[in-house]
Amino acid sequence: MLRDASLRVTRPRLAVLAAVDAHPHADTGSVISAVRGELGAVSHQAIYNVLGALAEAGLIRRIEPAGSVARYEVRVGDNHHHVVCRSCGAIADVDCAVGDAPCLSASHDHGFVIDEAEVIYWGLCPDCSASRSRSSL
Amino acid sequence: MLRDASLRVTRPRLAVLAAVDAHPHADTGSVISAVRGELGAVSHQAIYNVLGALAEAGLIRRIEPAGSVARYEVRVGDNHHHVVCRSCGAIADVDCAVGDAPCLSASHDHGFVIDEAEVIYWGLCPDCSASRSRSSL
DNA sequence: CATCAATCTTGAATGATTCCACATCACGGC
DNA sequence: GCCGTGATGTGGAATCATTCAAGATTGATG
Repeated sequence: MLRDASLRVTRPRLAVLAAVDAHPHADTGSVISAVRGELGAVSHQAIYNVLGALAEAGLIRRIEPAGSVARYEVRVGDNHHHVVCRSCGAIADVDCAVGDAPCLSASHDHGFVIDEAEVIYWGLCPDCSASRSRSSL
Repeated sequence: MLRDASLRVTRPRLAVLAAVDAHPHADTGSVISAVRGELGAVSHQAIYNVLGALAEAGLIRRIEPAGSVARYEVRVGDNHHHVVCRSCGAIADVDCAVGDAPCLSASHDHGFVIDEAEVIYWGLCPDCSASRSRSSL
C-alpha cells in the first residue's frame, strides 16, 4: 500500500497504519501511544508527519468533529459518515442514508465546485442516552 | 432577544451580536476586532464567554470546519449547511438539498439518539477554482 | 556497497482556547 | 432613585494540539 502511494516503507509508518487500523477513530495521542507501545520511542513529530502523509496519500481519512482533536480511520473511499456523541465524544460509522453520495447535490452552490459532502450526525450514544433518561427520572 | 434567553444585556453582548450579524461566518479573532472597534478595549475572555453563552442559548450558531478555527453566524433554526473552500477557507450558506432535514435519517444509527445532521460541502470557491484552471493551462 | 533525498529526532514556537481570582456592572427589590 | 448580590468582564497565566526548524538517520536505487 505504501509503495503504491510512492511512500517509503518505514517502521513508524507501518506501526501507524496498524494502530489506526486497530483503533478506528483514534486521536493523535492514542496513535502515538499505540505506536510507542509497539516500537518504543518515536517522536510525536514523526507521527504527525506520517498521519499527514498517509492522509494526503488517501490511505487514511482524517476527521475533525467540532470540539474534538483530529481523528483517523482506515476506511476510505466509501463516502461513509459519522455519528458523534455530544456527551462523551464517542464516534460510530454510518453508511450513507440515501445511496452512495446523498447530499452531494447542494441546492444552490454559490458557484463552488463541490467534490465532497461530509455529514456528521450529532446526538447521544446508547450509554449516555441511557444515563440521561435514568438521571431525569 | 437576550432577555428572552434570560441573559443580562451588556455592552459586549450587544456588540458581539452586532458583529456576528454583520460578518457571517466570522472567526473569534474577527469578532474580537469588530467589538473592540466599536467599544474600545474588551477582553478576549469576555468575547469567548459571550460567544459561548449566545451559542448555548441558541442565539448564534457555532461552526468548526476541519482545519479552521471556530466561526459564528446568527442564522439559526433553519437547518442550513455550508460550503467550504479547500483552498482559501471561504464559507457560504447552502440550503438543504432535500427538504428541511435531509440526511437526518441515518441508515443504521448504532443506537445513537440523533438530533442533528451537520453537512459540510468541500470544494473550491469561484475565485480559487478560476485561478486553479488558469494556472493549469 | 555508496549515495542522496526522504524521513525521523529533538526541542522550541505558535496560537486558539481555557482557567483563575478579583473587580465591576446589570437588574430586582426597597 | 438607591442597594445588594450574583452574573459578567478584566488581566494574565496556563494548556495543549499542532507546526516549524535544523541536524542526524535511513530506505531505495544502481
